[in-house]
Amino acid sequence: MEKQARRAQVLRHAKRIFARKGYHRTNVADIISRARIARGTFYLYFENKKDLFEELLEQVLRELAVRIHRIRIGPGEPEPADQLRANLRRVMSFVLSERDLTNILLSHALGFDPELDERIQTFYDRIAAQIQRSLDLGITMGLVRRCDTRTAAYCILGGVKETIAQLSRQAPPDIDGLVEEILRFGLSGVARPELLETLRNIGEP
Amino acid sequence: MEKQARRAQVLRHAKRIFARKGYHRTNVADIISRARIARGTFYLYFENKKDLFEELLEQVLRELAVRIHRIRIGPGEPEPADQLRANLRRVMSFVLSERDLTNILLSHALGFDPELDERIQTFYDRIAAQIQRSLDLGITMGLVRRCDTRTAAYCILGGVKETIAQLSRQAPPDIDGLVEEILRFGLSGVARPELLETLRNIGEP
Amino acid sequence: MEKQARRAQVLRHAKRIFARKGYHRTNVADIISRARIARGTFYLYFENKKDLFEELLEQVLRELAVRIHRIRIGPGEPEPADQLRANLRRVMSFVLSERDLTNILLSHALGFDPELDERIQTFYDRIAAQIQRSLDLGITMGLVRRCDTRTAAYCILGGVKETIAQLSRQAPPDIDGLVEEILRFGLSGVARPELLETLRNIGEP
Amino acid sequence: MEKQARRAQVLRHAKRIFARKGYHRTNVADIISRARIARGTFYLYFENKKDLFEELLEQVLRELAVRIHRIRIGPGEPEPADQLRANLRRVMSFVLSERDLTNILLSHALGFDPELDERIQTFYDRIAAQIQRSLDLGITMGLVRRCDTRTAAYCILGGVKETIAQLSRQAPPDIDGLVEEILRFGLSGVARPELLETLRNIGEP
DNA sequence: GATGAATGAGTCTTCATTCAT
DNA sequence: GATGAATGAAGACTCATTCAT
Repeated sequence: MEKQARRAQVLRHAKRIFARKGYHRTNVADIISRARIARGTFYLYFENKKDLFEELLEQVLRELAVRIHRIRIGPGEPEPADQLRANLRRVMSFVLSERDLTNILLSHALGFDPELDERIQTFYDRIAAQIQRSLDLGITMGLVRRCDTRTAAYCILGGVKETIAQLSRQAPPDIDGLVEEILRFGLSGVARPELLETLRNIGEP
Repeated sequence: MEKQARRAQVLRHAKRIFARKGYHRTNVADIISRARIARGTFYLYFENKKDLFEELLEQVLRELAVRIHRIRIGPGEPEPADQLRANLRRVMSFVLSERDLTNILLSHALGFDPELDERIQTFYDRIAAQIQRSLDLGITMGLVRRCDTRTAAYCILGGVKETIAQLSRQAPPDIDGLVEEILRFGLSGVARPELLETLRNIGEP
Repeated sequence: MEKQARRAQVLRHAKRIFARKGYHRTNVADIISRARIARGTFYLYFENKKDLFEELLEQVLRELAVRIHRIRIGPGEPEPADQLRANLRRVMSFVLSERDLTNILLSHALGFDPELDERIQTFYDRIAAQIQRSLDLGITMGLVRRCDTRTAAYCILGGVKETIAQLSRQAPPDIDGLVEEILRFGLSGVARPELLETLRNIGEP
Repeated sequence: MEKQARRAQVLRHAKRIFARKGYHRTNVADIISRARIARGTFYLYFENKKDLFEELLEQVLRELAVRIHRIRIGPGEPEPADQLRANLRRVMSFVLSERDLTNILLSHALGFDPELDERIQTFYDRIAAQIQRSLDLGITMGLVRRCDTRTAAYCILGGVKETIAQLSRQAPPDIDGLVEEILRFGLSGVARPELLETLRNIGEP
């Protein structure tokens, strides 16, 4: 498994450089000098520069997707709000542990290849759709106020993305507190006003 | 001023191409062939390719900044919520009228030059700060519930950005309705629960 | 027409280098240094290295094709043998005046691109077919002995090609004499006419 | 001798690939994957890629040379024409049995290395010289008409080469018939014997 | 002997920018 | 001012060959 290790090594270095300089300002020369391999070795492990970049991108998308669980309703399932909280925590802690990957996704992924743009857009759209479905479900269950859930979904997604962007820029604060703050912001926003009295206590002792 | 007209003409063409293909995939050749000027002429009007791109970027940032007014409290001033609504409307209608510029800002601006990244980040930070100040003010005035206004500000900013991104992708829907939806989402989120009863009527007859 | 002149200049230099070193051992660097142009200038005039090479090749094939006239029978037309002689003379003098081109065709054209190989093969096949048609006509007219005209055609073509190859290698001799020699060989072979009666039966029962 | 067998195996595979794709478009990777040996192993058996190619080339030249016997005059020797016929038959049947080698010689050998070009040229020159000597002898013996034997030799060589090239491209026809056809062409040309009297004066004062 | 991962020199090609006309 | 031919630095990628295991 030496070979895989070497490959992972190159990926690790490339990740860091791509995160700092973006795709276009990163040369293959940069990567190989950091990874201390020869030019040809690079092409032994990766089809080309774009291929490597895409692999990193796929990696973030995959890892993020894994951490976002569908909200489940039913006996034995945690409270929806708790499921949301868990989702956010998983995402946030991943972001913190993989700032470079996050940075690549947020700052350098968009706009350099139509196909890849599509790929990313689809990823976000899927998440937005998932949020929207949860909201629709919440309305049915009487937990969420009536609203344009599509717009609300994008507002929530956007809010999370922006907070994450901040997170990847600055020293990592108290994740749990941050998550609570976002949750409260989001929930109070979409919850049915009549239920606000009840929901207000979510996440508080 | 013939010269200024010519220059504007080039800017207009470049804007469209940059919006579609991004900075790196757009050649000077693309621009000059669209603008029907000679290669050399391009450099009479613009320092270089990057310069032109930055000018477009400055343009969006400027236009957006102009449309975002500081919330003012005082006798004779409109309700804060109405001021928010007006801000959002101005921004949204600008986005709709200048989708290419918006697209450049949202999809192609980040990550190709550290200096420019800084410039854009500062722009967003300034807006976030402005939102945060408004929230802090709202708290003081008893309109906004106590919360981490910094995080809330980024959530609001993110939500608006994401909605705008959607807007620039799809056929323009009912802007006013969209604005109300965002407003309600945001206000219900940050407003003091005790005031929700009152705020709920915002934007409704 | 300055531009065409420059282009022709590059073609001229490239022709010489390709003739001496072949396609693969010739670098773009070789060509541009000989032609005293910058790297980029090369690509201003030619799609790429292969493109330039193919253009030279097309040029030889075209020039040769133009010099090989179809044998015409009819009142007012020269004797067939004279038409053959004229064809050979035109081809031979072209070869002499364009030794580099000839060399490219004979030594470097084959086997570096399937498509091009096809192109060249087709060219030769067309000439062989033309010769064969003339032979068939000659048989009909009682000028040519009965034989496998297809094989005879390839023998004639091969003989001419080989002589040309010699021509392009060595100091140019008396072209007219050479042409006569080839003609006589093609028409009557090497055997002493007096002995043909005997030899004619060779290999036949 | 296991080693020799292995080596021959590689040669066999390489021969086929070189014949199809030529020297430059054939990678060492192609060869080793076909021969199912490791990269390093290749270099145990051959100095380098060129070396292997040259070995194949030497092989054809050697095999061909072996099959071309000098024409011998004397009591107990077969008729010169029969000796010619035997030569042609040996060469032709070798060509048929080793089409790949023939193809390498005819299509891919020339023009990729000056030294090798020289080698091949010398080979052909030697054959041409041999033919020429035979012709000169034939003249002395009164079998061959007076002519420029050098040119005639190249015509004969060329005719044979071209026929062989056809042979290696197409389905193998009746070899013996082909040989007779070539022989007859060489000996008596294409003109009807009855007309030779007239034609003999062609081009002469 | 055999292996195949590693090497890096060698090439082509692109494209923003310049400058003589 | 306008032009567009010319420039050349920069960068991606290939592939024959080596060498440690």
